[in-house]
Amino acid sequence: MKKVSTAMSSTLRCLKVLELLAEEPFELSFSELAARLDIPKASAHRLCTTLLEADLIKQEPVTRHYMLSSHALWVGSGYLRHSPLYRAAFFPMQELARQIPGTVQLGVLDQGYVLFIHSVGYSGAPHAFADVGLRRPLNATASGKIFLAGMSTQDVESIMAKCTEKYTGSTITSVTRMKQELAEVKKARYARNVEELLPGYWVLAAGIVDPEDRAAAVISITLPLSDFSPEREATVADLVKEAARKASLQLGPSGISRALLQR
Amino acid sequence: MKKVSTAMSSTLRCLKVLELLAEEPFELSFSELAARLDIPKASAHRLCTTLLEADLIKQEPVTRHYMLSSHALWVGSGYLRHSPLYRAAFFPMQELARQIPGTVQLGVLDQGYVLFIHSVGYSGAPHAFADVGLRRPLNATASGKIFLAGMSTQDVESIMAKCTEKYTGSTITSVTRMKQELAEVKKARYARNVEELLPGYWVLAAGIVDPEDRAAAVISITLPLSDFSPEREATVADLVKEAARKASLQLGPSGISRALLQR
DNA sequence: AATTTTTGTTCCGCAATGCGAAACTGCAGT
DNA sequence: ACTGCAGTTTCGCATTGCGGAACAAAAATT
Repeated sequence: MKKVSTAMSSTLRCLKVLELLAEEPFELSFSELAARLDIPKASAHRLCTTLLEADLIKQEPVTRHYMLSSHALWVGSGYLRHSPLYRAAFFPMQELARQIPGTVQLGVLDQGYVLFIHSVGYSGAPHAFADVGLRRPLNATASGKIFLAGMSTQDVESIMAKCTEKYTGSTITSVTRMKQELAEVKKARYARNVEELLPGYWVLAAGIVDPEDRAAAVISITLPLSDFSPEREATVADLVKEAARKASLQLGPSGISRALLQR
Repeated sequence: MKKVSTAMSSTLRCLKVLELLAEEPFELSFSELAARLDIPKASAHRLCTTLLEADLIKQEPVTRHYMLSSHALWVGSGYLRHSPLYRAAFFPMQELARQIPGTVQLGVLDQGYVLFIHSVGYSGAPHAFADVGLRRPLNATASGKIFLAGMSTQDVESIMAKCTEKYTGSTITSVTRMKQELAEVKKARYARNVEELLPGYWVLAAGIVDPEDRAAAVISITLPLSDFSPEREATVADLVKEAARKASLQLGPSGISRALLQR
């Protein structure tokens, strides 16, 4: 084995702790943490001390459990402050939410998931909980389908291979079924999701795209099922597409391709 | 010199890069970055490679400028997923936004600033832009005054010493003036901010507190100045205090003190 | 109260790992 | 072609992080 990367392995290991804490639904004790990462306790202790000193994690004083700190949120949210996508979509999203009362969300692709980075408009829906930073699987979201529609066949297949969980009865888990769906998405230039992730809601999504229809981000709107009908879908679809188109223009063609090149 | 901390210095230096990128309003070139941190270019390069490998930063492909990645947002937002404060305040905030249409925000204390971690309700106001993760000075926000009101005199003094910038004509920069203000805040159990940060808006805030009135977080509501009058203030103040009280109860007394102990 | 078990912290010698000066590459603009 | 400037790679040195093991403190069990 030869040196393959110039990255600092000790630091990478430390960042693994952050990832773990972000992924786990709740706080972790020191021992759990060391066990989960399969790291000697002495080393894990050093990693935690380091992150504590950087103020990225804190520990619950009585259980001594570790969790992410509010400062970590601040650091991560720096992404929003820099994101041209966020800026470009901001006003179109608000306009959409005014036209159609519902939950309007902005999603980007992060490690094989849709990551929602912004949300406007309120519906007492449970999915609105912790909406910024929420990650959802590609196969079970309208936004995800937009991203899948822009991918190569082998990418779609490899991703779908990992999407086996059925969130509701209508979650798409079959590759062939998904390919049909994606063909429709490409034709209609928007994606639909009716109770495939959350019962009682339907969602339409449209991509913020470059001229080749590859999506850098997605604008979606979630509505209660009681509000669903074919005519309603047509209306909403047009408005969602319009919002996405405005965001695309705002970003500019160069903006989009740069965003895409970053992957 | 003796070993003073057990933290990993190389990693801390790497995390400084993240801090810098979070703080700077825009993307940074590699040289700027190295210069800003006063680090040899070879080392800075290693740090960036490491963060790239961890997917916490990305580089703009044509300018090669570095910026935070969307994955960094995901990691940081893990704080929200774990935060009992966020959970406890979620529904009271929505209720408040329904009662009074305006921007309802949830703030915590982060390194001498108010950090807004959640926001509901729309007003086309500029402060709503990138509201999650936004940091504001303590002296110029209603939320900040709530935190200041729970601090010792010397803490207030040392913080005020750094608060010299005047955002508007009425920004409080004098320590004595602030002490008067804080006395009122303690008495009224809510804080007011009329055009001290943003012209055209007024804000009321109430703390999510423990029995000793020390705030673990703050709920605030921002309204257009056209909506201001003494009677209106009384109405809004009661509702903001009520929302904060509900959140306090939801969190539970133990929850609050634990949150406080974490500092 | 005495015990075992579990969990968190510190020590310490070894060598792996990160360090930074300097050399090198590639790209713009004379 | 030449000069700068921005970014990347090399390389020998010693600093720094490593982890087994011993230690301390707190729960859980007897």
